[in-house]
Amino acid sequence: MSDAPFDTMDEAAASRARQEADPDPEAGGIAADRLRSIIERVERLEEERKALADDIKDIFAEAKSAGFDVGVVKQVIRLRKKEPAEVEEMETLLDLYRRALGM
Amino acid sequence: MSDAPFDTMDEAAASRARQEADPDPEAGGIAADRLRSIIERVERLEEERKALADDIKDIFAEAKSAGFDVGVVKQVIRLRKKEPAEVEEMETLLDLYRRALGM
Amino acid sequence: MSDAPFDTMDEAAASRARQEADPDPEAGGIAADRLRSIIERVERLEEERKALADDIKDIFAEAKSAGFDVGVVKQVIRLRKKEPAEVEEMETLLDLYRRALGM
Amino acid sequence: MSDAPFDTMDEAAASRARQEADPDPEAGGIAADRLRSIIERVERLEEERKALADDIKDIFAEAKSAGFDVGVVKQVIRLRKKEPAEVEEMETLLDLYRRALGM
DNA sequence: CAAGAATTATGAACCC
DNA sequence: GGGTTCATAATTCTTG
Repeated sequence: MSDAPFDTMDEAAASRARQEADPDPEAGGIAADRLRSIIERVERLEEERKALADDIKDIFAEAKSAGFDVGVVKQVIRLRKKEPAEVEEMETLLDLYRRALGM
Repeated sequence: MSDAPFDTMDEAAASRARQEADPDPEAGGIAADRLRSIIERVERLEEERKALADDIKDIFAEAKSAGFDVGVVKQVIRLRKKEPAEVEEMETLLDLYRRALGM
Repeated sequence: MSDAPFDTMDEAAASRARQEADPDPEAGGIAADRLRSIIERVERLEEERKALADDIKDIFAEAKSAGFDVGVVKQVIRLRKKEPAEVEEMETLLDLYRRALGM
Repeated sequence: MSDAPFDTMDEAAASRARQEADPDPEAGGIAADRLRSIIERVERLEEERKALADDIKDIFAEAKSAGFDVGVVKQVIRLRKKEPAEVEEMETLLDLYRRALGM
């Protein structure tokens, strides 16, 4: 595959070449370009994810300064993710268990 | 935020709203509309976040089926987030400690 | 267990006896004594676990004040949990991927 | 916490430790014995921690086969860790928010 | 054995 | 700024 076989280079030179000039698309038997593509796409998406996380944080800060209890608001959001029937069922059981324990 | 949102509702509609959601935008002294806005915005952003997480998962699945070791790829990504000098420092220490332990 | 008649038992013991004889001794059809036993045993074990976690934290504090890099020490401990061959394999791959990316 | 962990070892034990793992107690300018002591103590405590975790897991398995909802039992345990007043307060707020949202 | 849930650990954020 | 709680990431374990 390579036009400049590494067996005529010493290791350091080969390494330099790979890094600086020709990132050998199959260096070490690896599909380097494929790997780079994968990593860069993940990094891009992670950045977007982080931006959204920051936005969410801002909203909770707003909630807090509006006087809401952020922990409880988060709990509400968690409940809304579940099926109402499931919530109902869990709350019934929770009541039952607490009663059994005298809580 | 309107203080009298029901002015334009007929009685039946108002009644339904009261029953199903919240008749009183200040029930229990709570700014219900404000709370709802906060929660819905967070939920919207969380959906987007989830979509991105799924995309990332897809990419790792692709990496795996291309023969890459996903754990190691993640490690590479983690390393790329750090300053090169910091990485260097950690690796030097790691070597030192392992040597001290005969590993 | 005890051969002593119920009137010399404390409440817990009486309760236990009640459960063994009658699987449905309490409100809501719940085996309250069984539940209580489960919860109390878990809580006891969790306390012990917490104590151990605190001890570990103390040791890392000691390591830090002795000049060790705690993050790297933890990494060493993680490595020691793995098979040497597995560690070797991962490090080889990591090198390979980093080289492919010019890191 | 002892600053001199070898105080409690006899000479033979200290000597054995040095021999098996690292012959040079100061390899690389590192207090190798100190490091080894730290790591081995942590590993010992982590083993105990794991044993307790397994015990807890067993109890939850028992709870499950006795017909309890393990998730709800865990929730009860979480509630019991909090101050009753705090639980009460949170539940009041939760009710309030849910009502405001018509949940 | 792969997918999903649950636990654990690390890193970030908040309060004191 | 240090310590503690909280969020995210990773590993582990269970289940289909």
